Amino acid sequence: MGTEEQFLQDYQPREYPSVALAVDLVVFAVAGGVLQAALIRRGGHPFQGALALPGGFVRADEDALHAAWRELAEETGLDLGAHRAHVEQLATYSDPKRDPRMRVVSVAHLALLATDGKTLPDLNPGSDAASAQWQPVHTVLANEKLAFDHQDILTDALDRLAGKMEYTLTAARLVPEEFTLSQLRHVYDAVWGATMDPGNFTRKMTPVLADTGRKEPRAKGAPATVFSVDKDFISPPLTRPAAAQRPGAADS
Amino acid sequence: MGTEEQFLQDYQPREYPSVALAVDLVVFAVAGGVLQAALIRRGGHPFQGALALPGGFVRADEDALHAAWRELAEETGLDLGAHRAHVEQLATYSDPKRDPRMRVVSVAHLALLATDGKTLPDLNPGSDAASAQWQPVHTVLANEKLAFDHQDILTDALDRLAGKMEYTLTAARLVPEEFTLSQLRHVYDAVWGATMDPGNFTRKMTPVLADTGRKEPRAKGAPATVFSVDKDFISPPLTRPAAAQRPGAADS
DNA sequence: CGAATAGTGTCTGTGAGACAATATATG
DNA sequence: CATATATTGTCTCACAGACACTATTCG
Repeated sequence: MGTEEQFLQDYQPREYPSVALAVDLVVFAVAGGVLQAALIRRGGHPFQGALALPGGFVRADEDALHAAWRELAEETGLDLGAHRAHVEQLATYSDPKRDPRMRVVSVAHLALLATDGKTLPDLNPGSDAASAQWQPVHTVLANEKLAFDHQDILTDALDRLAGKMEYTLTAARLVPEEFTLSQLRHVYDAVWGATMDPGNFTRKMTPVLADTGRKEPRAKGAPATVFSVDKDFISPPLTRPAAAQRPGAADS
Repeated sequence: MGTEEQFLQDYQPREYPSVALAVDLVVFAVAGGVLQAALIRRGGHPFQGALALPGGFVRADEDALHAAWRELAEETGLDLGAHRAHVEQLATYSDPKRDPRMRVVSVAHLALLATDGKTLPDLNPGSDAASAQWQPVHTVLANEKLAFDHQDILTDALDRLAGKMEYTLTAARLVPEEFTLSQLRHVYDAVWGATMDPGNFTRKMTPVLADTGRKEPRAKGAPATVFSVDKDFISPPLTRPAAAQRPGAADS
């Protein structure tokens, strides 16, 4: 383990290997059948004008997860009292050259925002962003170059979300606390870029959901039953359609 | 109290707090049908005499993964030329109080060491460890209190390994480059604490393995075919027997 | 009624799990 | 031959996937 003891032996205090610790946020939400991410347009150098993930530094008295929640509110202007959100750690990016200005190690987080599938909450750019907007994830990944290593982070976040949706009810975090099966199904469609069969989806999901007894009227068609999450794990897992099969899968 | 703490605070730049960045290593290997971890016995305070994970600080010019490889050699004395190993990032632990003396943020890594299932490579304790030894993971988790938050890290590492073995050939990283189906099966047995049916295991694994054409004689019984890894993913996944079902599953 | 959506029924192929059977080695 | 191990065969049950069908609502 040799954390500080070893350090005190081997290093002079002025050579203390310290870094700036940041968090970067991948905030996902679904609207219009498309997976969207909250991205900012950089106002300053480097990468001026490029899209980037919101983020900021971790304070001395908080851990990374706390910093992620704080920055989620500060950098995107999201009212977390009004929107259900879930935040989890993704991975840590520590290439010494990832920020050309100085060494910044970033603990990336995945944030999932509950929406009704139609409206997205307004974003208010934080201090150093020129603007903050929802962007369609698949389109951005295909067409834009993001600042720093944010392209990698966004890709990893999407992989993680898509993978986790196979064997957990993570998709329910992108939907209100109580939801219909169509709403949930549209999340799978948006993230996996596939179209699930409504009938089979119902049969697969019913055992892990709790029926609230209520029905929700639809614009057209029969009213849908309103469910909430019952079990956390889907076992055996849902399999991704071949069309949206597992990507290259980075290993280490 | 802490002279180091005082010093660190004086040194912190105004703009952003800086932290000491470390790596901790969970090194797994299988021997005697049991999953083992390379743990050190702490020589100094705090947690003197307790078991802990090997680890160390990340240097200014390297990323966390590189530091993990370096510390794997330095802190455990493992000869990586002689042993096939795989290292991947696990998660980052950033509780400001996780080290009572000062702030150390640690990027934990999972390292898998290939063995023949019988012998474990020798460990040579690094600078500040009293000793370094292989310890049976399940026993340690059940009976010992580890230093710092290393109990959490070890638990997370085991969860990660056990989970990944369901849908990838990660188990093959704990076995020589070429191996028999029994060897691989014993890895599953050791990690999952279950007993796989040899026949069904063979049928499930064969499609993702490459037959080398060679056979390996056994002490008793028929010689076993020697395989190497062909595909990385097992689809549909292998399901863990109910006896070794998925644990409590931390969420965020 | 026609259109759209929710949910159920039906059939088929794949494959997991239990376990028997066969083959090949050692002593 | 007795025993141990590898590997294949067999049977059954669960279930995914395709898709038809019924039910319920709106205009």
